[in-house]
Parts: sequence; C-alpha cells; structure tokens
Amino acid sequence: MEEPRWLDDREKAAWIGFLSATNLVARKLEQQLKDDAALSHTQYEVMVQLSAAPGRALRMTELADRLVTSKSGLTYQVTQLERAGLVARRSCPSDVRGVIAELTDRGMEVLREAAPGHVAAVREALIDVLTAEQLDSLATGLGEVSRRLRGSASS
Amino acid sequence: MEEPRWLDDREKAAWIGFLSATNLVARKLEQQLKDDAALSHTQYEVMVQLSAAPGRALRMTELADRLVTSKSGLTYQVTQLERAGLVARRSCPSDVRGVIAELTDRGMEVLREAAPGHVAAVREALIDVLTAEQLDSLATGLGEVSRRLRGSASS
DNA sequence: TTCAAGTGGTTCGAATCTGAACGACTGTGT
DNA sequence: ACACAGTCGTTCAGATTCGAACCACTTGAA
Repeated sequence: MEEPRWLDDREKAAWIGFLSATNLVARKLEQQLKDDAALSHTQYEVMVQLSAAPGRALRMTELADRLVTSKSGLTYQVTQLERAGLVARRSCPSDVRGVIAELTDRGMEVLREAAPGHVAAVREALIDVLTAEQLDSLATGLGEVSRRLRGSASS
Repeated sequence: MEEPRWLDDREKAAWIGFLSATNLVARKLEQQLKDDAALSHTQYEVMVQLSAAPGRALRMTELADRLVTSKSGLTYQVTQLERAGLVARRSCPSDVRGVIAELTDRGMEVLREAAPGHVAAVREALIDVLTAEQLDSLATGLGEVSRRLRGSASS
C-alpha cells in the first residue's frame, strides 16, 4: 500500500476554494434564477444551449453531453420546459429514434428577459470578483480540466 | 432599461470553464466515492469536517454552514450516516435544543480507508492538471469568491 | 419575572436527479 | 438479406435536495 500524496497547503487551499466556491455560486445563481425568472439553472442552461445552436435546436443526447447531465435528467427537464411552452420536441428526420429539442419563440423571449439579470448575477458572484490574471488562469486551467474529463462520461 | 454588460470572450471562457469543470469534477468524484467507498460526496465531506474538528464533533448548524447545504439536507445525511454507524448524535450540553454530530471510531476508520483513493481522484481530476500559477490563482480567486458569498446564506 | 423575537433541528411535501431496464431502431460485417 | 452489437430516448424506482412549517428552547429587553 503506497503512502498517498496528500495535498500540500497550496493544493488544499485551491481545493477548498474550488469546493466552496462551486457550491456557493451554484446556490446563488439557482436562487437568482428562481426568484427573477422562475427557472432552474438547468432549465436556463438548456435554453442557452438551444438558443446558440443552429435552428435553435439540438438532439437530446447532444444536449445532455453539453449540460453534463444524465439522459434521464434531461428528459425530465425538457418535459418541464415543454409543458411551460418554452421548448418543443420534434422528431429527427435522419434517425427515427432521435428527438430534437427546439427553443420556441416564447422560450426565446423568456430567455432574453432572464439573461440580463442572470449575467449580472454571474458577474457579481464570480467574474467581477476576479482579477484579469485570475480570469485567464480559470479559463485556461479549468478549460483543460474539462477537456480531460470529457471522454470518460457515461449514460 | 440599461444594456447589460455581457461577458467578453475572456470572461465567457472563464465562466464556461468554471461551469463545466464544476459539473464534471463533481460527477467524477461522486462516482469514485460511490464505487470505492460506498459514500456520497456529501457524506464524505461531513466526515472530513467532523474528523478535523476538536473532539471529532460539531453542532448541526455549524456543520451545515461549512458544507454549504441546507439544514434539512444535513439532517437527512446525518441520519443516513448514523444508520450506517459512522456518525452519532449527541445532545449539546450548553443548549438543550442543540444536536452535536460526532464521528464514531468506525466512521474514522472508514474515512481513513476512503481518503487515499479520494485524494488521488481529486489530484487526477483537478489538482495535478493545473500549473503552480493556476493553483495559486484558483486558491486566491475562488477563496475571495467564497468569502464574499458567505454572509448572504440562509437555511 | 415575563414576554416577544429569534434560533436549532426535524418533519413534511414537492421537485429533481440518477442508473438500470426497456423497446425501438441503426449500422456493420458477412 | 441477416444477425447482432450499439445507440436513442423514455420510464421507473429510489435517493437526495430544498424551503416552509413547526415545536421547543434561548435570549434580550422591559
């Protein structure tokens, strides 16, 4: 049994900062969206992805990958958004099994109304707190972290 | 209605990196702990906090604050850990209302067994991917983010 | 002392998430 | 053509989360 390499002080500080910032920011944004737009963060992210996609539409699996969520979780959320009239399901022309989620006009409108407040909250909680160097480090470092972690996903 | 300050490219990269790294790392560690130690990440964190506290014990509220979770969520998890014999509830001497969660010997043992694998996973997913500068930026920047966000919490 | 306001933890119901199982279909190799 | 492994999205049961309501107790002020 090898003695594990424990985290030194610098590493521990980074890890604790990451852990708590992660939770606190998520919690903050969740609340902001719930209060100001009656949306969960997941729902908001679904809509953002769709709005940026060609034809405002994406396959379910593609969407699940981008959101880093399970397929079943996405099914649930898309159903909720569909009930609210913000997203519509279409069947995929090239694959009968496939389902395409499409942002409706109403969804686009809701997103446009929600976006400014959400961006402001993101700035307040995270972006505007960091220096330019810290921003670059975050982008580069966490970008690399994400790249490596993608490609070991499942269901 | 003011035109909101949208995120520029650097900011957007940082935000997207943060978002996806957050989800991917959480998912990875959740799975590692489930597979290797049959613990959820929340449960593991409860035990880590307790193990580092004087007397291996903390008040419920204090614990909830440290974990950035709701009081009811903590009640649930502590109950689970109690059933598993890893944590015990004691009543608080100085406040009859209070409840103190204490790590049992068995809990300490389980934690000791789980820790090496978990630290290794944390290294692999995050710490060892970053350069020394990025680590410092993370620690400093996200530390500040956390500090600011604490102090607007609720139950 | 006494009262009002606040705190600590639990309980409850509702929402959400996950993995496994499923049914339907695709695509490849033979 | 044909099997057969893989993919797509859904459904299901179970686990977890949250906030609101609640009760018991504490605290501070009158």
